[in-house]
Amino acid sequence: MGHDKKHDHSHSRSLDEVLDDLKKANLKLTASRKNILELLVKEHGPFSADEVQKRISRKTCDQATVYRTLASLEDVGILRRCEFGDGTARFELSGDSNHHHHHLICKQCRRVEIIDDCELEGLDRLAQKRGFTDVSHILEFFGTCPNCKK
Amino acid sequence: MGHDKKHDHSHSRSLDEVLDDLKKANLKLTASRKNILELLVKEHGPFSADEVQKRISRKTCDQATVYRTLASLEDVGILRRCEFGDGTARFELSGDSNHHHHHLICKQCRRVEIIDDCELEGLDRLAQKRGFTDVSHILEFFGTCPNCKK
DNA sequence: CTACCTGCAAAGACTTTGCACGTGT
DNA sequence: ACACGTGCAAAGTCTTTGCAGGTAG
Repeated sequence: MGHDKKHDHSHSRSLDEVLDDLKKANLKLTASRKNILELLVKEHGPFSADEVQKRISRKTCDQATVYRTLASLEDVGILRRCEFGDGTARFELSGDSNHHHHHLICKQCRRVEIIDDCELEGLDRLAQKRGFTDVSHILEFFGTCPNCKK
Repeated sequence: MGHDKKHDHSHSRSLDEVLDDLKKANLKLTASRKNILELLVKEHGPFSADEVQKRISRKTCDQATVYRTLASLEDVGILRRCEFGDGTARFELSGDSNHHHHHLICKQCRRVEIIDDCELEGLDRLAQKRGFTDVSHILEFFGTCPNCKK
């Protein structure tokens, strides 16, 4: 069991890898978690809780469980939370910290493109090169300030 | 009338300037709008709708009006919307497009620092220089994709 | 005077929580 | 076995909307 996977797309994380992270984080391997992770390994996303639930709907999973699962997977670093400015949180696999990337979101259809070449000098130009117009961006930093670290 | 202002802090927008933008945008100068803009000229923010309402509480203004006002001021470009990843929208004066800046938010106390030197090369290092630890950032692009432009 | 604003209250979207039952290890 | 996870339903936050009365230009 577990040796039946055919191809292992080298640049994206395999399900086994991710499930291993689960174990390392002392999270139990439940059906809900597996379904959600399977989805996120297969499709990059990022997906909102609602989108996740709809896409795994066959194997029903309660809404609350989706939220709790996404939250705990984020806590242990398996998922990354994305904010696109519409008041809905979206999640994608974070795993490989070396594969840093950004998103290019269409204001109208909400389609998401991945920006792999993180040449920050270009900034908005990167988006314009892809034919996007009316380009803007959000850049926010998070951290623990000196005061709070004490 | 309108010539009674004493000092005009050169690097931040004066109230008169902003009220002029209001007029240009064909928005009526109402008490609510003036109170909110006064606040945002005086204190940089960014502030959530709730924070705005509390800070102008003497001159009571309905919650719905705060939301509607912030939205229309954003629509005409007077305000800028900030997303700090906690599910609450915050607003600040956008006005001077030349004074581009980012925010450095403490994960714990939510205090906001302004990052004026937009040297994107440094990125997280900028935050670390200020003594912040556990630093991360969000960079998202928005635009209209080629498909939707048709 | 008329289109735009506002207050009030209700509804809506997204997310969280309490509790009892179920399940992975 | 027992801590952890789940479903269900209720509640919590932030935000939007409908409508009738009010007000700026």
